[in-house]
Amino acid sequence: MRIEDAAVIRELPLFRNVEHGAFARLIDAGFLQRFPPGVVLIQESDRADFLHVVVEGTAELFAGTGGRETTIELVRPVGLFILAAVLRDQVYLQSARTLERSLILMLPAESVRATLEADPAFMRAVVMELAGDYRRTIRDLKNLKLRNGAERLANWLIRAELEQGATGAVEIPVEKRTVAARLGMTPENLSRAFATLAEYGVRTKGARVEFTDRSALVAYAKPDPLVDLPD
Amino acid sequence: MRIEDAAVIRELPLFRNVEHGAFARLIDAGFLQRFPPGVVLIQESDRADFLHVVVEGTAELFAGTGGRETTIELVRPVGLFILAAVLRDQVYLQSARTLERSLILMLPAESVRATLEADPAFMRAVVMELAGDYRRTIRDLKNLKLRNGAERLANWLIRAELEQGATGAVEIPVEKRTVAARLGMTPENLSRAFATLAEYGVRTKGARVEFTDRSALVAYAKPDPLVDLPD
DNA sequence: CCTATTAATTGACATTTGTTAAGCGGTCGC
DNA sequence: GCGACCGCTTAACAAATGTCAATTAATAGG
Repeated sequence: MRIEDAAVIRELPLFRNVEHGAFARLIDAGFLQRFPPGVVLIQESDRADFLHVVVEGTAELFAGTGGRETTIELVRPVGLFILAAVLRDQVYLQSARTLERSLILMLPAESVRATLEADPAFMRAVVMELAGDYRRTIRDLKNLKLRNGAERLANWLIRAELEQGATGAVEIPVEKRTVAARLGMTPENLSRAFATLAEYGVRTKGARVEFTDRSALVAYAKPDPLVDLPD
Repeated sequence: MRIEDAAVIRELPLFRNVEHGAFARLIDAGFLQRFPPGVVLIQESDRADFLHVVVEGTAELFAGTGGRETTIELVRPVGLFILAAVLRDQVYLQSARTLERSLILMLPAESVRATLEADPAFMRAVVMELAGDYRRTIRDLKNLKLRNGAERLANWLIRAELEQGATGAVEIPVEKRTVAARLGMTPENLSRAFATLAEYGVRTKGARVEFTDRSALVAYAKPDPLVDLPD
């Protein structure tokens, strides 16, 4: 593994306070691997064998039942999936695929669990990480149950624009179909949602979205810190 | 606290392996209190001050934004809420109210966090509990995004019938409006969903629901272990 | 037992979302 | 440079869901 990759992983909240030797052993047991776009990294219903860390690129977590499929989450550097299944030694509830060329660190489930037992600092970090994952998912559930498609898109755009530096414009970093699935709608519906938001000053040219009237958009979206903000 | 209440709490996976003294201290710091129906126990956006354990009765976790409201979960004996907010010392993302006369144990957040630091067994149990909470929520999210109302109801009924002893009948233990909110629909829509399921042998008389053709119902519901079964 | 109140159901209608099909526009490989 | 492909958009229609109003059923109090 490159030294700079180890460094960024070391800085993750999950690993920051892990004892030096335990971290070294954990990393040593792992595999750092590059994947082309579209590779399925894990499959729902498979026994959880690795904790995955996205070092570069993007991973999409998705799931299906009864012939339908949806996107649960997009994981970017430096983020991980799926801790819960690894810790409980159970099957994955979600699949994951790369959306672009990606660098993924795979830590054997057994090593992760061993580190958990060996290092209280890691255990503490795991508790915080899991609690955060749970809360993010609850936010998502609220978003989905309490808003319609256009409202979800509006809030998603506001959040993305903020994360990209509040320049009044957003670059959508994935295919729109993926955004649609992430927001719980069809691509056709996403187009309609964009059309709806045009009334509130949202201008789209391809993957680039501009806000010409932020206050109107915010008034429509009614962002709520208990739904839209990270902890 | 009555001795039998302490005993059932002791048997919870979360507390089962906690060291004796630590458990005693934690329980001692708590309050066991009886509430009439309809009492709001916690309010979203409030700082998490207590871990709540439902000893008797039922608590409804709900949340709202933009004037709308929905039910996230129903907690029955012996279950707890909301561990994640307590551990992270953050605000609740959900409110909770009693649906009936209930006995609730309230453990001060500070004591819970202290026990976490004091007892590795508790920390381990917390990890498993949180991982389970996360997975349950992911299942819920999949259910919501991948199924329509009638399908969600069908699977909910199948699960409830199983939990009540697989007698071919289900007693719905809460108001139907609550079931509707739990399943992400309006009460009117729930009525329509029941009407749809009548085609598959679902007969309802008030709160009692009977299956006259289980295989037809299952064929319609297409239950999926990755969505519908507990871990 | 009766009445007042609330929940549940039903119907009509509006809105939202999904589906199907067509067309547009860009990209990639030949 | 051209054609095939793919993603996105648009339109028309269908299905699902929400809303409003009225009625019926269930429940609790007096």
